[in-house]
Amino acid sequence: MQYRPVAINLADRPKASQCHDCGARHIGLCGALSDDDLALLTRVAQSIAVAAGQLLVDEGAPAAHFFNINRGTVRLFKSLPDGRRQITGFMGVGQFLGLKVTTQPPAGAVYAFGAEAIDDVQLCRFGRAGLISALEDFPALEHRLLAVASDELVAAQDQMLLLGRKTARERLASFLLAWAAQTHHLPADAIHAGAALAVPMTRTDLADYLGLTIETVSRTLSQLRRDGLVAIHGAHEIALLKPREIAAIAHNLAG
Amino acid sequence: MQYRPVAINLADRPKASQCHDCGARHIGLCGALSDDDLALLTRVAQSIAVAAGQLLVDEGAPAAHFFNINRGTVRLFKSLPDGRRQITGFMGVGQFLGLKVTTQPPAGAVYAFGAEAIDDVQLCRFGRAGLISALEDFPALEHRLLAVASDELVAAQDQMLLLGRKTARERLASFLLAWAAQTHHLPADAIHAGAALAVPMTRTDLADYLGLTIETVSRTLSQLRRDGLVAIHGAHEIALLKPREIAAIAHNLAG
DNA sequence: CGGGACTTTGAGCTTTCTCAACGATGGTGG
DNA sequence: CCACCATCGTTGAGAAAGCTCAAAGTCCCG
Repeated sequence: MQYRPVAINLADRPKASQCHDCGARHIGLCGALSDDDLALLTRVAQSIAVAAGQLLVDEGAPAAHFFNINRGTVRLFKSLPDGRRQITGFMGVGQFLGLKVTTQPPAGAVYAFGAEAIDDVQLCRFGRAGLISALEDFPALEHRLLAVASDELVAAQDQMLLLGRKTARERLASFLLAWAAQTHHLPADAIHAGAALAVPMTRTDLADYLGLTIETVSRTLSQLRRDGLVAIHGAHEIALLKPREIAAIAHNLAG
Repeated sequence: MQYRPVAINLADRPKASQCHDCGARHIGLCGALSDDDLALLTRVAQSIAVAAGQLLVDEGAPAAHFFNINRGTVRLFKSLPDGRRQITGFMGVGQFLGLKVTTQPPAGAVYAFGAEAIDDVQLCRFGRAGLISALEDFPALEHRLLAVASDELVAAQDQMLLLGRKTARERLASFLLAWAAQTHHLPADAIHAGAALAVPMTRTDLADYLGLTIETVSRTLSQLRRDGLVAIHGAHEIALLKPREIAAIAHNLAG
């Protein structure tokens, strides 16, 4: 059974026409827009619920939409024909989704990744053509999109370093810090000790994200626990007891 | 000694004010601009020569410029304090460089990567502030930049799949195809059999790009040669004898 | 022609993977 | 309400891909 952290309260589902209620109103892409601009954008937006485990974006399908996540967590991935899978990122509240497309001469833009809901997800869906034409009227939106793309590129470089050159222990340490920072909307060096970290993804997800096997993820987490660096409460909650030491492992520092 | 594929002819160095002469005039970013627009852009551009092996961009330094490569090949990389290095990409003629920056509250934008010239490189350098303000006047340029960023994101996902989930043999096959496609400005399925491929980078570069050691790169290339898939002439020229079979290995296909 | 840097090949080792069994957890139906 | 069952996670033992250490070979370039 998929992990479901909270029951969805149907009464407070954000509607695209009610952006001011939305948990993502002031972060990410929407945070860059004025109320007036946002009101115009809602013309091309729909609010959509996606249940845990459901496919949201199919790799290779025509890219018809952009998405903005308002609740829950999404995994992005690429697959090989024999079933090997690489998760390329986890997207949370406020994050924008859909830039990674390839333009193929006959078919037009197709998604270069798959996306699935890890837990129950609520998101805004924008028609691709509509949003792109809206860029003409909102240069601030395009600036913001470029900034989003730039941030994702930086994160992608970091992940390449992790996948190409880090040990299993370093990978887990890097992930825990980065995930805590992303979850709490904080810089990685501002994580405070002992705070509980929700980890909605399964061990299989972690393995496919970190380029390891599920067994190595499990063993390495157990080792971090034995070393007193983390506390593990069930499979989906981890407390970072010593963030500085975890950071030292992640970034290969002396301390 | 660094590899130097051709002597630089000093007489035909492109100047920013002579874009029409430039080898990159009709590809990449500049290809998206009219002659008139380009003429305006040259205000913020300088033509720069960088010798093989020279550092072009220092990771963590303030991001003062964007670059566009007119000749030669550049490696982008990230490093760990103990010397481990991950090359995140190789940039060739016509490619644009400098989007991958992190904005740090006190310092402003800093480069999130290092860059070095692999062979002798000729490039256009744009003042960052100047180019960004130019975006106001040239929305087409910003569209193009977003498209460049999107393409790089797609390539980054592919590389994560390679680093996280592919075998050494699959990594080399993937690299050879992708490099041939990039070099010849062709789609990967249009590589023709037997064509010589210039590989200016060293085995160490390949290892640091593919998440392997230099020995594994060498052994795996030798194996591809023994299997009749490639021909190796010296260290820096490889002919793809059977591109289809190489593609089958790279993408884990049945054929 | 000599020497340094780069590449190739070999042998043994280590990290991580694979295969297997056991344990925990949470939802479901009796 | 509790026992069952499926799924997920943990731990162990052996195997393997790729790494490390070492030595010989090659290629430039002076």
